[in-house]
Amino acid sequence: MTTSKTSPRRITQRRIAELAGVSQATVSLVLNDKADGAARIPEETRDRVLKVLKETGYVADPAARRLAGVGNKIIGVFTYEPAFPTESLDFYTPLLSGIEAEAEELGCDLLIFTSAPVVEGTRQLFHQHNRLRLADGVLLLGREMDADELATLVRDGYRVVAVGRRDAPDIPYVGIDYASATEALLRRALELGHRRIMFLTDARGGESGADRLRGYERALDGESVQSVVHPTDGGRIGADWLAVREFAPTLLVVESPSVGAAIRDQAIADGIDVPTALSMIVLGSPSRVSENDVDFTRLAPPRAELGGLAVSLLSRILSDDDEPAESELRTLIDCAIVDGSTLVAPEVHA
Amino acid sequence: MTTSKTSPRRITQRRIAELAGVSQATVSLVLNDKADGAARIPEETRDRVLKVLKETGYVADPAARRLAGVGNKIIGVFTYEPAFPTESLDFYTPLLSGIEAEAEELGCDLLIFTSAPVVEGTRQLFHQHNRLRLADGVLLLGREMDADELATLVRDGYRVVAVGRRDAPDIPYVGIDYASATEALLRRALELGHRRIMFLTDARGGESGADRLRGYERALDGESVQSVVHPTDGGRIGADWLAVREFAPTLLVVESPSVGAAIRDQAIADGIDVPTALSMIVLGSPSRVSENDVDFTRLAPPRAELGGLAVSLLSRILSDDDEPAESELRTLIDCAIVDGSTLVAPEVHA
DNA sequence: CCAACTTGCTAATGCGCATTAGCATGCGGT
DNA sequence: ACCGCATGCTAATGCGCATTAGCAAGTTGG
Repeated sequence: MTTSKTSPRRITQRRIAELAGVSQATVSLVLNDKADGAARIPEETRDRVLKVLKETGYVADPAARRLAGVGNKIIGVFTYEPAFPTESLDFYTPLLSGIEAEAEELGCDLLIFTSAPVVEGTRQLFHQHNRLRLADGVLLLGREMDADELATLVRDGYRVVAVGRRDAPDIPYVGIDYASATEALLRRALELGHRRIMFLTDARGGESGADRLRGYERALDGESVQSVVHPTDGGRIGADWLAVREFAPTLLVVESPSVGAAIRDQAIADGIDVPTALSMIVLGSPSRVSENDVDFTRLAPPRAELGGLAVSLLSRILSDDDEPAESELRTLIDCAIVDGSTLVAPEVHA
Repeated sequence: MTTSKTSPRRITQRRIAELAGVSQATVSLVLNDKADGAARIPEETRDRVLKVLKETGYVADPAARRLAGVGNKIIGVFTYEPAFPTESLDFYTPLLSGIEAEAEELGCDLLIFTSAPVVEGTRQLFHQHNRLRLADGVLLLGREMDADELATLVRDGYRVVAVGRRDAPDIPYVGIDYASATEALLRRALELGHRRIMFLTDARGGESGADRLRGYERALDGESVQSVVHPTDGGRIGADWLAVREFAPTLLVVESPSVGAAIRDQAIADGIDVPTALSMIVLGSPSRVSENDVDFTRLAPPRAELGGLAVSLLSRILSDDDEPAESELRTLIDCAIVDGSTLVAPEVHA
């Protein structure tokens, strides 16, 4: 039960009050700079209290403050997968970097809900001892989120911002406009002359995957293009590559750089040159640094920026005097396109 | 002031009590499984309360619990530099990974003190609104820590564990035995015949730097070796390289892989082959993945493991029934040695 | 039938703080 | 001299919970 034996004589406002010869209430008033209205504290008294505060290095107990109904500048961070293991590192790290920077700017601490038990691969937000309420608001990170959980959060009055667009209604988010970026990138390919295109989708893509697909379809809409959308076979690149060979597109669109690299290896092994015989586009996350051996033409989602924006949106939601308009609660930011070397005009077989 | 307007009707134990037809105290007793001693609750009543608890999805307010003197399974994490920016990524990430894994295991959340204001490059632990007390205990990460701050922490009764050995007395830590590892690695070099050795030290090394130096000196003690210890010139590799050329060692010891790589580039540019003309040893952190183009013979500190151990030590310090013995409060773990390709026997000029 | 337990529960209290009603004092005006 | 009225502060309260003393009813023992 880890009963933290409170150490002998924790210093409290009462103690400060004794030392300064005032009441506890006065200490609180001085501390919180509430010198207006009914409570008036002359300079002299204030200084006396401040002096003792300095000397003792007193800091208010955040738990007590919280209980007394004051925000405590803590932002909860919930990641649906462990955040730091190397696998998910490249996904979460840029986000966390942006979040940390903005939180530091705002003077907020971050409460990471590592205690959430893992069930079937993802963490469960609600559990017997969740500390959600300790935070003023919560940031949700992850590719996929349970819609019911999100609804419960909102219903229970938690202040929440999701990182990444969400279908669930009423939940504020900051996302990346994958649809537009994908559409733009594909239009570029169309202009180069590609008319036989294959899209290798990732089934576990969540909303952002759906957005990419939508962008893809928007770009192709009305164009006379032969297109196939093929879900990847859960990492079994061999099967995927067979499907690609069979359809024989001039352009292959994949979601992640790792899949892209694997496919490209297969292609080269089969004597199919990338990009001359097969152009490739990557829509997903930027590869981890060690993977950037292939200079893919790809999307470069500004993750760090996204993290920072999520924090600042949450902060505004929490604030009394700067509440965002309804339209600001759900926004998408532009996604950069990286001009790599894997998209060229298709060979002409005439 | 971010007054978090508590949402309309937050559910409390009193509410649960009403619904179950019992008193608030009973709810608390059921919740905390305190059925012994003076408080006895028959199965029937307990079930009735549990039923309501399930239905409402009630979770106790962590702030109130904390205030009532119960540990709340929150581990504070203080990093002396921002943790996620790419520069410090390779230092902190493995640590955080280990910390996260162990925290998850123990059902703890992590409170990251990003709010600490940065003064002169490092964060200040104590500040006006620090939330240290919210955590049951605190982990301290960073190369260098202010001894006075550490003393204050201990004096004020905070439960603390430092990651990395600390000179400051009374502060528990888990560190890496750099001294022994350095000594072992240098002995290996001596056995290969090196008798003219230069150690390029990093001035900002903190305790671990001192340990490496000590290991270096222990290895050379009693051997007839010509040795120079030269502090790096704060990134001005050119000046460092001149110093190396002047002394002309057969073995160069450096602390970090990045410095190592830079020096090696200089050496190659000057026509000095590594390792045939100049062997190199790296004592510092493993390079970031993208840097491992050079296969240095080096130390490989087990950082993730270190992070995990720090958490479990802290957890034991906090526990009532598994308190570590005095000797366990300050421990060093072994550091692996990586057999790279940059250490070979020196050329014989006879 | 009464003392002595036992059982099943609750009232009361405190954790440390923020907040508000209101008391005591001084002072100007009439 | 008396009535405001402003000033400077404090007592009291509640936030939601854990914990303890102890009450009322039932049970046993003699």
